[in-house]
Amino acid sequence: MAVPDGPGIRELELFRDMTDEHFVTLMRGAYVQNFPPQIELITEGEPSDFLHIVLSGAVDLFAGWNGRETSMATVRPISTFILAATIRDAPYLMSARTLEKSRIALIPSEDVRAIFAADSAFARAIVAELAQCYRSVIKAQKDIKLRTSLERLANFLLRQQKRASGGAEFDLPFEKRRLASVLGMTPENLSRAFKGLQPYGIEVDGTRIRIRDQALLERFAKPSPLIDDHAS
Amino acid sequence: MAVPDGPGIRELELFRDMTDEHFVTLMRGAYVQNFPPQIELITEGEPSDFLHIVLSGAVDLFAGWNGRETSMATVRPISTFILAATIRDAPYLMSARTLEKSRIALIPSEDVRAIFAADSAFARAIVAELAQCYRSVIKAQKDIKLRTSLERLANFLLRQQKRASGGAEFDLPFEKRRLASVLGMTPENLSRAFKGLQPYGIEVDGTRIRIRDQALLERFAKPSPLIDDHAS
DNA sequence: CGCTATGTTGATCCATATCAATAAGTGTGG
DNA sequence: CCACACTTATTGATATGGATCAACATAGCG
Repeated sequence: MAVPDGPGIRELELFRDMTDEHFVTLMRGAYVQNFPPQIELITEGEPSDFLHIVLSGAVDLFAGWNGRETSMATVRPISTFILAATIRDAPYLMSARTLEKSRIALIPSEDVRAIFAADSAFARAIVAELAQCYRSVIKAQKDIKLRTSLERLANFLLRQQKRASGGAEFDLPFEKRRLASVLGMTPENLSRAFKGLQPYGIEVDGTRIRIRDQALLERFAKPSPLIDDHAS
Repeated sequence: MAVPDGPGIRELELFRDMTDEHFVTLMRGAYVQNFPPQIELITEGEPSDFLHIVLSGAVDLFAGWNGRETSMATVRPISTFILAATIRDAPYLMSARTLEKSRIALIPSEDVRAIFAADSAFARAIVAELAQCYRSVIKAQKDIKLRTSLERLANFLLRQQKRASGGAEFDLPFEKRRLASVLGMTPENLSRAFKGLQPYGIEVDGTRIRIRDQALLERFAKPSPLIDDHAS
């Protein structure tokens, strides 16, 4: 049916190897929607009705407790989120909101679970994806338990630099306010952390970052593939 | 071959639904070993040669960076660990050491991956297990980002109480030293945190905990199923 | 029994949060 | 196109949670 992004989705590792028949079945119940920024797509605690796929834009996964709130991750195209809740048919552990205007595909969780049971290529792809997600969270956990906020920021900048093609200058991918939350600190503290990295050659102008001395920063940040590598 | 615990393992959700033939193949390459306490079983960064299953005893998963170290989780019988690394054929993100005398089954990762590709029931079981693990880490991440150390301890005590059949008195499952690390604090701080919970009716005598006023503690701890429930 | 590891307590230090004020953008409607 | 409102970022002052250092107590363990 009318899922114009069907082809794009089909290329995702998650759907690449499943049978055409199953893919079509999945897409039949799916729909694609455009959302403005700052729309809450799902709320933690609710039952997982749809597997979500970010086709364009960006989505913030966050969680709250007792009046506090924290950013857990940012989902960028093209990837899925809340796969684990969908598979287990369990309530969402995180809420999600659009950061920018975003195009999101929604696939009924029930369909995902049905095809998952019937299509072993799909099941295997889900395993790969889940294992990947799991390892990402473990890395995040290590980051927060083993590093100070200054070290987290330094390593974040190195990761971001790599993602932005590796040059000495690049832009932050989102507001500092959110970056602070992602890194587990307050906005005020982030401001100070940026100043704290000046001695290591960091220059900040708005969202523009410049790394004056790569080696110096790396000597301070001590990035580790077991925490900072995004692949694997 | 000589895997006396084969039957016990067979009952694990992970292996229950796979074919006999595949199970036998898996067990052929597997072996079971007894370890004394404090033995490092695996080291983070190393390639994942074996899927590990704790048959008895207890295993601490921990991670280090730049001279620091933190406990990530405790594995108790009967469950597996480092499944994600095995599946992805990627290096371990955590190290593991026995906490007590432990009986561990080791299954060559290569075999796991081979059977995983051939047996779709096994693949599906792995998905369920991984999704579960993923959700556990997310909960741990929320716990640490959204709560103070006092709140984390209070909620830990409530969880532990439930696991220990729910009475007003129960024992800590491991040393305070490691509890501190699990909760992301220092041993000194944990001592003070226990005293900080006295006004909420907590009494401590060695590893023995007593909750004098359940409602009072819960009012302070504000446990949430989205952070503290172990199942789902 | 001592010996060693673990736990407690106190004093102090440091990192980070909080509160408050200001500045700098950003978007909106007149 | 500017003025206003509103959000975000910065800066300073202060408070607090938690770490560190040091001393001592205690409990297992050989």
